Amino acid sequence: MICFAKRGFEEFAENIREIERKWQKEWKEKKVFEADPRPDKPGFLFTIPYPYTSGPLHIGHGRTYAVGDVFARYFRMKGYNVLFPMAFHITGTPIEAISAKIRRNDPKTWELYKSYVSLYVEDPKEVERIVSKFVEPMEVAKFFSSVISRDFDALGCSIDWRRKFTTGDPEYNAFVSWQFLKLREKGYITQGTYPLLFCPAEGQAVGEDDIMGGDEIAAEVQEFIGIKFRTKDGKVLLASTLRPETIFGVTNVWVHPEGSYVELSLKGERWIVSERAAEKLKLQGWEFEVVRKFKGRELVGLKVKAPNGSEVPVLPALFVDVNNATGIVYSVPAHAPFDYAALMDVKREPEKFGVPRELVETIEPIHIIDVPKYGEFPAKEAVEKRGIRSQEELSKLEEATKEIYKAEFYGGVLVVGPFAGTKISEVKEKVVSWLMKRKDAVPVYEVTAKRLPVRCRCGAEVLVAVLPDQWFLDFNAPGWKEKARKALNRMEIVPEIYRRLFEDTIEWLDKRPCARKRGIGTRLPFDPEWIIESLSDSTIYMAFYTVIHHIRRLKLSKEALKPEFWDYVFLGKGDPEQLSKNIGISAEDLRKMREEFLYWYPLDQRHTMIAHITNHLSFSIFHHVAIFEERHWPRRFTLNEPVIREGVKMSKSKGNVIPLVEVPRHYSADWFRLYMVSAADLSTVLDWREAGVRTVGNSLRRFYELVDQILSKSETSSSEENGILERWIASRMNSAVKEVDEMFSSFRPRDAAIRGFFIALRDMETYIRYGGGNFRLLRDLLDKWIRILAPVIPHLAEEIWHRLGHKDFVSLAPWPEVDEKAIDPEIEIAYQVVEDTIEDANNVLKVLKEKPETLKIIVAPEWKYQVMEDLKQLKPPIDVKDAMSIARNFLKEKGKEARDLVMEFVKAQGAWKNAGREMEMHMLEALRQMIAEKTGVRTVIIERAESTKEERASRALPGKPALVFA
RNA sequence: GGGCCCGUAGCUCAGCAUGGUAGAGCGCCGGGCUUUUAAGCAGUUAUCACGAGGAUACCCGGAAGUCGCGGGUUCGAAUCCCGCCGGGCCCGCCA
Repeated sequence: MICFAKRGFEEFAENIREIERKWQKEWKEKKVFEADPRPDKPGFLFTIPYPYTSGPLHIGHGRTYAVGDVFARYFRMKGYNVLFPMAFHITGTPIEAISAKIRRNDPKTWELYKSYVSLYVEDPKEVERIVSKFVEPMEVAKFFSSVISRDFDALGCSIDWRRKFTTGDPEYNAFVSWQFLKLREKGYITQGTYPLLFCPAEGQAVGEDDIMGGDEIAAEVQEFIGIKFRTKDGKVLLASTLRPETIFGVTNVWVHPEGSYVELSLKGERWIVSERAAEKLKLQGWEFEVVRKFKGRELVGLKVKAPNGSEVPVLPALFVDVNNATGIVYSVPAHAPFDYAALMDVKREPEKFGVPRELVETIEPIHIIDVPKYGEFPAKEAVEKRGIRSQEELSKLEEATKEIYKAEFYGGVLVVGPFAGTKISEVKEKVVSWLMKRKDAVPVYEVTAKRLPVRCRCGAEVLVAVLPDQWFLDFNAPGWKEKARKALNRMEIVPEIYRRLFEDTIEWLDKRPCARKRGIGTRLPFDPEWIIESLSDSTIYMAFYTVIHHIRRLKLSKEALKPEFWDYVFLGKGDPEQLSKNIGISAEDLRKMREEFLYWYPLDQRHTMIAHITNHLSFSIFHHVAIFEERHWPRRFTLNEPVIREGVKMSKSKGNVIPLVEVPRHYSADWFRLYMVSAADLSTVLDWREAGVRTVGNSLRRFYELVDQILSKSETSSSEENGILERWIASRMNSAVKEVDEMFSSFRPRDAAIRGFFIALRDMETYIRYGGGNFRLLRDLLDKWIRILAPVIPHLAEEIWHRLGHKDFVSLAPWPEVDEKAIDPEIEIAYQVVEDTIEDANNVLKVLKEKPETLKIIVAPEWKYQVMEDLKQLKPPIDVKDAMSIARNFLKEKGKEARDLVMEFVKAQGAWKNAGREMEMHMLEALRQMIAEKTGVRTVIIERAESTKEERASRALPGKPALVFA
């Protein structure tokens, strides 16, 4: 046996790493976590989302997997047949994008991926060779899924690996195909137009990673409303706006006099827009011919009719940007600072703009919105407040626009037109649908970003394209949300504070594109040009875990995995005999799969990080309720917050990410797990602090040394069989079993780790240090202790379990029985009285000038304990009168001393605790040495109030003895 | 920009539904020491051990906050109301 006490910490760490590897190997060889249905135990399907295999995992992921595994292991010990499967996500665009970059020798990607691979592979040549294989997307997925699965093992995750798959496997494709056929059958899938960022040069949609400047510039699609202003001869000036409700205050239309405009011939209409806008509209799905090209000034003076009936002139303005939207805007000078400034310019000097004076003379702002704290024309106020003199003071005008927009959006009410009386914040949608219904408006999309123009990494400018036939999941389809709400209401959300976010997510989810034209994935069965998007193909796969190992065992091909197959296995539809003939699987095997699904489903618990609430987890609820019977809806989601490092968010750019693979090298699995679980509640951000990590490592070492000591002396008993300290430690350990059980079952793993590990460790050390020598007893208690710790530190627990002589696995051992007879609340209170007494004594010592030699502890007289006992019948809120009346006999006899005692009890509202006089006396005696040490006093004397001459004795209370220093 | 959450000690968080003395853990500082140890010795003793000094764990104690800012309600606001500022998650052909 190795005695760690004599060696350094690093040696200890290396030793537990060795122990961990040993048990990981053993678990794997003995198939400890391979779970099959069994009649004698309830099944418990526990999942954590599979990782995406585009790179290494870090300790933030590690938290989720560690905490999740603690839950899985706890329920396994509580008598559930726990299945914890795992798979790998490879569908989606990033992996393919990585391969593309490796293929075109992008240096940054090469460096990044070499650094990733080096985490796992030492030889630089080998690293180079592996990365060069990444030109194939499947190689990226294969490499990372293989190393990540080793990370899971190295963390001690109790996974059944027989059910492993990747989302690119043909069996999975067949399953997802079925899923989407079902969704379509239910009417939850619709098709429609969808605007997205697009690179015309590459002919492809672009995501953040494809854009120059990436996430910093935050490129987005912005929807303008193109409003039609008609000329007498039937042409349309398409003026774009973000505030269509202002149409009721239109006074004129603006074009840039020098801007280049075109006339387009569409089906049945002629539109005028800027030349640049024509290109954009083409991408947005409009079909037209360019009829002619001309300068904006040609339009000036033209009269056009607005949808609200007003006839207004076209005027020139320099602030109009032909590169933005349609290059034509309409003017609302009462509520738009730019329009106001431009109108004033042109009214002041019509000649300069080449406009006849009489055309502009009569144009005045039209008030249409009431805004608190503003008069008739808010735009005028905002412009004048800033001393703006011309439309060319762009930055001031932008500031003014922001001010007015905000004020009107939050406080404004429309006061004219068919929507008079509606708040601005609510009116936009109504106006848009009104305009569209009358064919007076069309949507016009534009790219917006912090920095324009937005460029693709290939160099071309990113524009908005509109896909005409995009497939959507329509979360607002009749009945779907009702079911989702119903499912959520029945579910357990842990911590409960996150439920609100789920509820809100269900509310605002609308249509969501569910297929793309790039990336790895499953083709839409009813439109194979499209590939099912990766958040949609990962919503009900927990069901797939229940049968995938059978599918592989039976070598079922795509032909066998028809919709009817899944219909039977997951929904119980159809007749196995009939189906058997149809698809060539034996009826017996079909039944077996159906039974296995029924054994494991519903999903008992899914654990993940909070970022998944508003997407993955909510989708999972929606897809489940869409497809499965009610009895198979998910039961519980548990969540944890992320991990930061030394107070700072971990990120690639900061270079402060700790990869998960470092854990078994620099720390250890159990060490990591104990830290992850004990350092923060689920609902708390975990701050990874190296100092704290070290402290936990040291505690682990203390623990292991203590266990060594117990095991090496377990045949000896130098103290009483059943002395007070023995009864105390036995009580404490049994209480721990009970409390930790309660903490785990209410998903408070942190409390469980603190109570079960740190506090129990302290108790054990205290027992040994202050006179307790019954190691035979400790060994028995260790048998329980190690089991309540097994979920958190499974490897050390397994090692100790075997050193205790067990031949089976603690990972599969039952949760320990609580010996209720051993639990003695009074004895635990008595110990608390000793600790409190030490604290009191130290507080007194602080103010004493000279250091005393002796401490006399005087325990209250018996009658006081009697009073407290009598008062216990009172329940809070406790009234002074009632208390006094109960104690009246003593009040008469003892006077003030009794009154003080009653008042203390009333003040504590019944929370005053004591252990009874004899018990307190006894415990104080037993721990006299501890008291002396912790107070630094040489002699400690314990006395009864009845047999002392000390005046202070009158102050002694039950549970709070009087202290006399000398 | 929108939805939700949050802002209290250096860090992570309690306290806020019901207004009345601002808290915990970790870290930091000081002290103690029954533990342990790297390096090392002019000494005593001699394979051990003792000693000063340092470090770890442990024990005891301490410092540290205008409760994000500004208004309001109130005798009294971290807590209730309004406004601002700052942060997080989500709103990606990211997962």
